[in-house]
Amino acid sequence: MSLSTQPYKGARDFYPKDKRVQKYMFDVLRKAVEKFGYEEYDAPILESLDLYLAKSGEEIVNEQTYSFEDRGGRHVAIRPEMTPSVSRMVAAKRQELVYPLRWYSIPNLWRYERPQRGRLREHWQLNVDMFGDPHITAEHEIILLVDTILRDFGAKRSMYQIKINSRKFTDYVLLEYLSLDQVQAHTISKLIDRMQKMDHEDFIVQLDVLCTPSQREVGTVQRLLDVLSAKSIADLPQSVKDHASLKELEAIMNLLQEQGITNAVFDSSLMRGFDYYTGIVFEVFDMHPDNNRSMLGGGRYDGLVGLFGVEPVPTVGFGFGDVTLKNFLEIHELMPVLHPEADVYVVLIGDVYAKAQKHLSQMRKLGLNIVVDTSGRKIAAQIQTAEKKDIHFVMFIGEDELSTEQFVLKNLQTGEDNKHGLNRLISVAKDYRQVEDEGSDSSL
RNA sequence: GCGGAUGUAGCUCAGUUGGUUAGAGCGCCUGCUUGUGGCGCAGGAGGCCGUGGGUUCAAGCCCCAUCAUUCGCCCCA
Repeated sequence: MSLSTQPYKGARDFYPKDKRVQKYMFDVLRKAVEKFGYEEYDAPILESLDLYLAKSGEEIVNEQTYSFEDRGGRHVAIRPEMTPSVSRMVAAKRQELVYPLRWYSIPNLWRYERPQRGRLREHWQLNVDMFGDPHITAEHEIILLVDTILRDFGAKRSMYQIKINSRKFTDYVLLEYLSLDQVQAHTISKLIDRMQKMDHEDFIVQLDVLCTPSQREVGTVQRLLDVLSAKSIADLPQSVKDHASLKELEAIMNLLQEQGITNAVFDSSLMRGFDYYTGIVFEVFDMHPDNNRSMLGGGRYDGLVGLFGVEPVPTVGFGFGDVTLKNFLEIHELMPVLHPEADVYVVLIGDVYAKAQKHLSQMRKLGLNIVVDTSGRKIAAQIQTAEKKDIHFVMFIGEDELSTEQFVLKNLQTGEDNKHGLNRLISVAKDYRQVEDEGSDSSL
């Protein structure tokens, strides 16, 4: 049996073409979050398994985490998410950090599960968190940042929708307004999470099953449906409309609205999987009919840093996976044509490799990225190679050029040939790169 | 963890009720064309038909298993 050339299940190889896409995406992400002053951090890919057990009972630890015992008998996990790590880091330096912290990272994460569209075993995820701001200014900034990121990728607001809800409001509705017990509330919140994907009648039946006879008598299911069906805060039943959590939501929505973010909507059925959220939660949905799914999500989690035995630090954050981002860009045709790093492909004519070195060094010294064809193949083949590599210019160096100090620079897109002295040639090639950069920026 | 679909050339895929040396398009290499690409023409390389068993005189095709890919479910970062 021969060795397989396939990568491990659910993991990806990044050939240069793929890596270029990743570099582009990460570059846009970094620039966007840095516009808001966020600082990049990192943490180890291995963590103590205990770190994830703190949120005990969740499936992620039991079944979806890669874990093993090291040679010293320690229980180790490959990080399935970044939030515990960053909470740990903040807790460790709780006293000396200057708040609010604005931190981001693009970690490599692993989860053990069956791969499917938009979900692999290995992925990268932009993680952005603000620590230390208990006010809605934090939620507002984070959601504004999410909007900025998508806009920077060239997305129009019609392409995505930002759904916003509040855990405080959900808890109030389930526990107080409907008087459900803790277990019922938890089960029903999971059911609500699946509501959009389910048949509506089926949803109602399952809700009904979860209610006690006395709850049925007071119309609990219908009262919940009335809340869930509200299209806006104003649309909510009168009896829940005045809850304090809604004032926060309203304030955030208004701020976003004023900035033209009209695709942010209140959605009381938005739950999110993790139990650690304590306030506002939000999720961004792709509106493309063929990719109608959640792209990213986040919210407020004020309790996690406190798990490390220090004063809690209020936190708002979100995660945005590279696989879902790539799907979004591709389906909306937002992925730009990406060129390789090289500016010029150098075709050597005759035995001039040694004599050309001086010129090649000068080109590199002045900031040009050049590829030298050392194959000795005929010129046509060398030009074809440059074209296949999508390099913009070809330069010819032969005996004639070396003696006259005049070099032909060929633009492969236009087919145009021009003779230049070396320094002139270098600046022409560099100018093109700058024009191209500006061009791609303005199209975003 | 559960269910469906699919594995044939580098890629996308044909391959009849089981029947000689398994095909196409694109890509790749060479030549036509010795210092200039994209088009054209001519030629060429490249396949244990995912893997292992089984049925049969005979298997790419039928049966079983297994691995992989993929879509969905569960769950969701």
